[in-house]
Amino acid sequence: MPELPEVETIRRQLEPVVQGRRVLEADSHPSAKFVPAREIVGSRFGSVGRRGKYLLAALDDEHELVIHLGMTGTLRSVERPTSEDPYVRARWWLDDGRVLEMRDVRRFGRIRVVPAGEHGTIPTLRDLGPEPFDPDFDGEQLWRALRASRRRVKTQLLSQRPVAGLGNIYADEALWLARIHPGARRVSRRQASELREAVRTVLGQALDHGGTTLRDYRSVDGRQGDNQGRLACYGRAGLPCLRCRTTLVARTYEGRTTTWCPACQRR
DNA sequence: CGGGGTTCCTGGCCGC
DNA sequence: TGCGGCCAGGAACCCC
Repeated sequence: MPELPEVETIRRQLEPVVQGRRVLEADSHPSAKFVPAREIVGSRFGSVGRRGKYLLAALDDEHELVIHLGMTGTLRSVERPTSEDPYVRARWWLDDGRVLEMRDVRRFGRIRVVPAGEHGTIPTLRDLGPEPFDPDFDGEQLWRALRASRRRVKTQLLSQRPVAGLGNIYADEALWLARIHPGARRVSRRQASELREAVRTVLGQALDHGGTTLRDYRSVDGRQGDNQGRLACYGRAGLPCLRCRTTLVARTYEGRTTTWCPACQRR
């Protein structure tokens, strides 16, 4: 899915498209995941924010539109609806004549409208960890958060609780950079500190390059990301580690393929 | 409650 | 060419 760098790239492009625009009409796929898109007819968009992988668009200072893009979701602004595209799941007609479309092949994305700031009914958003670039996010905080559970560090990162915004790609990248075994069930203060640095480095680099496009990801302007050629670990099982040349290995943890270097990421 | 398995979807790719 | 099986960037939900 779009992870933090991809969602942030989308946010930056989306805000100037919708801010100040009133929604004249809306339509959606009949699934309950998308039907709330229809609730915002008549509302005017304010600023567009982001928490973790969630887009939060203010509406008339009273509500907010919460969009999660799931695995394959994208947003785009078009001159007129693209009727030939069967994967458009929601569509908003704006008062400047443009149409905002959410496309999502697998339909793992979700749309909700909630009173401003009230995220309690969205489980992962309610329990979301700190933003990785928040000045308050430090190694000590991450160490404490990881210590609170005995689950594998990889699994914990995907839960969004210790820190917001990592998915399978950047979790593997950050653990590789910090030299931490993804299956570890506890990490030291020092490791947590290195992981905090690695998370920022990996996400910052991806953001600088417009995100990672493996297949579906596009930003609002339709462009692919440019970070896929810079991945050091994710998807490289069987290839040499870029630090020590040992062959990277992969296995499944809690249903997610995980890649790491058996030499420089020891338990 | 924390943890783990299941479920929601479609498409691409591989092997037979 | 056709088809079955497997895999894919996520998280909500249900049950123990």
